[in-house]
Amino acid sequence: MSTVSELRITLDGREQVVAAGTTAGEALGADGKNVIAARVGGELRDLTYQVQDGDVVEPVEIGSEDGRAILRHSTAHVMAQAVQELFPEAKLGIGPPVENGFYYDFDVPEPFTPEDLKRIEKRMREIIKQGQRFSRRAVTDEEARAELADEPYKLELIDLKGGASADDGSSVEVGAGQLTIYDNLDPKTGELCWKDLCRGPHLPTTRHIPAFKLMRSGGAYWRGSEKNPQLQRIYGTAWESREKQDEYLKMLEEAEKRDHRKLGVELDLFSFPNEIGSGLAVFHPKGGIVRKVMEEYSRKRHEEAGYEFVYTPHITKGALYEVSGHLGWYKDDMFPPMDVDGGEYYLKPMNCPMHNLIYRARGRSYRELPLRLFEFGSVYRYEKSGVVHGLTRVRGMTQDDAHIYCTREQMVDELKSLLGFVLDLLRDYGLSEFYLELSTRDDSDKFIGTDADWAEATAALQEAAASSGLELVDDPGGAAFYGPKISVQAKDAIGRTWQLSTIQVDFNQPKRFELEYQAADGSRQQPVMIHRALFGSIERFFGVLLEHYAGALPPWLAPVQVVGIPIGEAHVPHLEKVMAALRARGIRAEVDASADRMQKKIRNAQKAKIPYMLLAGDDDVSKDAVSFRYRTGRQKNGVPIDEAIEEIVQAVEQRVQI
RNA sequence: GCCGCCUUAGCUCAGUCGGUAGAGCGAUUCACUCGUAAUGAAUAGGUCGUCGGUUCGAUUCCGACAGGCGGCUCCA
Repeated sequence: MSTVSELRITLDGREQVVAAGTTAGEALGADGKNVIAARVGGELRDLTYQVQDGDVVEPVEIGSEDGRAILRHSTAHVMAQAVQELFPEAKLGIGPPVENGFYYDFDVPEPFTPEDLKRIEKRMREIIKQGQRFSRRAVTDEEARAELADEPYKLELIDLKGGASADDGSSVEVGAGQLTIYDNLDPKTGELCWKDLCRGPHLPTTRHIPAFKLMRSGGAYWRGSEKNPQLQRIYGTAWESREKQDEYLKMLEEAEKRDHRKLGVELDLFSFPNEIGSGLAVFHPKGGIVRKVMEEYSRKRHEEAGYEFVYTPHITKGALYEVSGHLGWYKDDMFPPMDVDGGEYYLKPMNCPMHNLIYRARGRSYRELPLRLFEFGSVYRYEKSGVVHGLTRVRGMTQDDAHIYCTREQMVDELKSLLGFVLDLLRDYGLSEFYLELSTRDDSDKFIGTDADWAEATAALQEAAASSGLELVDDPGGAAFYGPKISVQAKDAIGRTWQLSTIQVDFNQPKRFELEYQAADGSRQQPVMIHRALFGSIERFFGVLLEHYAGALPPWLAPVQVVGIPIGEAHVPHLEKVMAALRARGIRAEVDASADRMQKKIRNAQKAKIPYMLLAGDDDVSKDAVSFRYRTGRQKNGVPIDEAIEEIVQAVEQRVQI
């Protein structure tokens, strides 16, 4: 015990003297409701932590990022306690906080059912109401092993603790140094209700969990490896207030409404016929128009940016992928080969090898570089059945793929202008918030190429990224084995991020294909190869745009841009005339001459999310006008026909959202 | 690929404790001709995902397969 009776600590940047034995909570005057933990010298601590001389103590509020993580972690504990009370045979895995919530893994003989989740949730509410205290206790490795003898996974973690990493979440259970166990104590009797190996910190008591909800359960491999046994994971969410939780649940609801798979059916855009096969989409006429417009605009921009268009087949002899190396490292993701005349043909999973053959078709001069080969190339990948997902993970897709061959000297400028081009084009499709991810090598030996090559390419990508002015997130070890890459992450209208474009430097294929060009000095040099896909895949980008716009595509992309709605049958010819004039200006416009009543036609057009409804009745016909109803519900009546046409044409040409 | 759940009319979903099925929307037809989100009526539409097993009898129970959904792993 310390003999010092007074301690000096720093609170809110000011030095203070407190009595020995003062807890962080007392020093902060924390009520445990808003301030739920302390940051002491940068480390998160429980409020019951006794401050030491010289400590710098800061409050951690429940609504802060750290505070929410603590709240969620504590909620995960409550869930685990409830599970073990209801399912005594359940063995504990790990239970870390994650984005928007938490999970806990359990080894149980039977997977959890939705009814089980309800029971667990009910028990959790009881535990929370009881207000059990989270109490920290330091233990030695041996003590921990003895106490947790019935928890095989925890024992494994204790053995691993030196190597615990944030990657698999195990660091939440065991920190790098001293092991600790958190006891959940009955507030009245002090009796031990439950305990868990845990680094902490935690809320003061279970009563300090303001709002939580169990979301779903599913299988999950122990420590993230498919070689390990599968545990049952329960996901939950927890928030600092009921309001925040409702907000979050509402966002999820909104995301569900925007689900492109749902919108694809509702708007008759595309489908995945069982007869064709999993992950293989067909585009219906309405979806086909959207895709055509997307592609046409992209083509135009690529043409302006100096790309040359190439076309390559969908299948090839296996030998090509021997040369490229795909059969070595990508085979598992390829459709199995078909036997033709005793040889093996493969569906192509990537376009690059074929583009390389185009490059190699004749000698190349430095004067031709950068050579930019572009193709809407259809590729087929054998995705594992469990990952196929709408248009965002498919087995057949079309990449807006290009391969750029340039000299080393040209690399930096090429990457810079390329990134600018990519972002510019994405903005034209209505996305405006981006950040970049730079994936580089680590010391793993899977990466090929010399250190100098990597350094040069990484530096070039970094420079290009910096010139964009966007936030750059490092992703060490995330590179492909053949070179570093930048990926463009776009935020959509409800704040979700999607990985879209990738720009990748490749050291592998120029070597394997022995690509060269003749330099000014007559020597033969190897070009640098840059892979880039801008949409990623057209299918996925289509899906992302659909969700971003919640199906209400901007006029230039909308399958039907204008629908004419007559008040009565007599007004059809008037509207036909207007629609014909619009079509003459390239607008996709049609009259709804069906037998439905006008109100019903508006409803239909509204549900189809058509940007412009042009109504006409006697008033409009007599004035040679039309009346607008926009899909927002706004209206503008008696607009002269020429003016109406001009407004619509302008919006389409400028690619604005209305 | 692994774990769990699901598959009934074009869509969304009821239903049958084993005796071959219903609604709403949509479609078609008829009547109505209407000023900003659903006019009314009638009709058609299903070998209940596929294949096998149990059974007198299977859409219902069991199994395999296919497809979908939620997770894990992986990725555009």
